[in-house]
Amino acid sequence: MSAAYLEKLNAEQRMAVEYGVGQAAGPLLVIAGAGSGKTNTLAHRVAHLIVNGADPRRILLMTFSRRAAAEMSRRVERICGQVLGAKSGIIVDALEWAGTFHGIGARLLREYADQIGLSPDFTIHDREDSADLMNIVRHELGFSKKESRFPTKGTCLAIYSRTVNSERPLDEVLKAFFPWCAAWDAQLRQLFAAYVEAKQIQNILDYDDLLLYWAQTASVSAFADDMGGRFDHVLVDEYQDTNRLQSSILLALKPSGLGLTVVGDDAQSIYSFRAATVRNILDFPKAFSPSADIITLDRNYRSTQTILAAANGVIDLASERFTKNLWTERQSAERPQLVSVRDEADQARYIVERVLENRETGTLLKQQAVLFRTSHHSGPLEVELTRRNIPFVKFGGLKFLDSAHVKDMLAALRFAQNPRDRVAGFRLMQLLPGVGPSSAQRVLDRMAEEADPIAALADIPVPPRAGEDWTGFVQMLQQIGAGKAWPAEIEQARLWYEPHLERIHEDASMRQADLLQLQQIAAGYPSRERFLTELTLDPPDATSDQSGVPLLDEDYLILSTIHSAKGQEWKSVYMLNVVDGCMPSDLGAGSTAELEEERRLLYVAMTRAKDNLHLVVPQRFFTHGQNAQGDRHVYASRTRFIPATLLQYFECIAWPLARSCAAGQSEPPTTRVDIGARMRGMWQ
DNA sequence: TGTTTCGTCGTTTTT
DNA sequence: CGACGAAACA
Repeated sequence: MSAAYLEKLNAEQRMAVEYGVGQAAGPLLVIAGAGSGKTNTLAHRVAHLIVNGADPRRILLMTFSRRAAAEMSRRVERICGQVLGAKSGIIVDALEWAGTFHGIGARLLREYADQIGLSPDFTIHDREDSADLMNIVRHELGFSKKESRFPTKGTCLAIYSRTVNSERPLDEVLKAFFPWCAAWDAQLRQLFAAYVEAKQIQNILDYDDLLLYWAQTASVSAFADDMGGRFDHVLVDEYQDTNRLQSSILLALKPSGLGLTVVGDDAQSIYSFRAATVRNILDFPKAFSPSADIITLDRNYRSTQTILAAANGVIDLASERFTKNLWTERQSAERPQLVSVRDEADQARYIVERVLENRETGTLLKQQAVLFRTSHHSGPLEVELTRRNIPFVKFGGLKFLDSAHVKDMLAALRFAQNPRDRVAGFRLMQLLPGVGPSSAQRVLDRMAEEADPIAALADIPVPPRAGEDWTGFVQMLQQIGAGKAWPAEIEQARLWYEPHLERIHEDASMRQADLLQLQQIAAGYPSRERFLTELTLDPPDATSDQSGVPLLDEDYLILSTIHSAKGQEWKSVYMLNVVDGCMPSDLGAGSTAELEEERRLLYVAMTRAKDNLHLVVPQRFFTHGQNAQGDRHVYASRTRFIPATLLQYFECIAWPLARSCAAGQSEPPTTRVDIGARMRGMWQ
């Protein structure tokens, strides 16, 4: 029985899709190059399993982001639809265990909470919250006023996170990644112990805990058997960007590797700052006995041959040679363009001009993307786009949820949900005039002693300088803490917050609009707990210049960090600031390993393009911290990842074209004149 | 004593 | 522009 959907696949893809269907087979490793139809193949494999009788409720599918999971589900549904017709919608709804490691971890932990000494209504801290808690603990231990500077909250959290995620001892991590903090080994250990204790008392898990508690639970064989037994098939996408902790979880769930499929590309590993290690994918086959089967997809369906040649040229220079070279049958006469422009303002103009030109010839804005290494690189471009009234959506960088007013609102909801969450309470109380760190601290200390902290709040002495506002605050908490009908609570919190918003921020009206939007989003969730959890784990990842997200049917240009562009593709891709210092980022040029990762980043960016690719190289950069008319600037040079030997793969142009070139269609005259001799002749 | 305000400093990538 | 620290202020 050969389904029609299999016919469109190539031999290797088909092998990966049909591998071990019907029996418990595996483990399987699919090495899938950029644009080799990886997502499509994985989606087909899932669909094929379902069509052949696998129970979708017993399939665990883990992807890198929520967006990827949603895309995968959509494709599975479409493929199943071809075979099963209308029924397929129901079947794909049953594919309920599709999500990120963190999201799945949160769900499993709530289910097992009672058995592992966790309260099932724990709240989840995002990175900022975790850093704030780290800071509180850091102060309590007196590390903030040492005579020599103790690492900042962010660095402390980064060290903690890296240690946990890489499953390595603290001193090794310090030596390898944070050598300037190595002297603080003992204090950091003490800090982390206190941090863990604080989280437990406050009924809080941070991002790392979702993996750590999961891994610890799964290391107990009774739990491992039970969890692993829930799933007949476990499939993992983007395996090159998983860390040791995540691989431990997988091995615990499926020790024999039966039913386990992982997919990834070692050449696209770009998340080592999150402790991801390429060893996971390289060592995967040998982790089992018999060892895993390997299928390699190296035919690229996305890019033209000329784009691929340039990208292969870049990755070929990697000090560690990777497994494969991609090939394609898509011919093109047009090489990728390496464009020299004067400065960032010209860079923005160049891109706007090309984007509009492309749109005139029928390429929608949505099919074009501008990529950059770091979020703020797109600043001048955003200004130009806004000026020319071109809508855009930006992925990566600062998010909706990072703005102070949204965090304030969420803190209110979270504090009502979990009154032991000191970070939320601490933030919230300080919104009131006359309440600062110490009053807040005192109130929180009193609350911590009570069985029902919110109810007790009314009896706790009012902070000395807090006036009328305190009563309103207490009332609000008691109303929404009581557990009324869900979407109404956020309305109440907003009404309480609005006067404070106007007092604190000059630009209150824009922020008010954001809060209304937050309320809209909240109404889409069935409960406060689900809203808070899912918003923390899958934050809306786009920001746009317009207030709110553009309507779905509207056309808009994509702006994205390279990291956020993973797994995506566009007809035209423009890359900003392809100069040393931006690409590689000067912060990432320390060790060879970091440098190699930066090289892979460029490779990932280039392989997003289907038809045209433009790498833009501004010649000079204006330095920050001067007035608008200032002209302090530095000169930049082309990225070291494209040395002269690779220039053959590019069409090198300067923009704007010099006047003589643009206007003069005629050949230069062939006559030769010795002007110098004439000059001398004038005086003879 | 605790809060607010003012000035200075630096600024990746993300679940 | 935002986070953090120090000085001014209630």
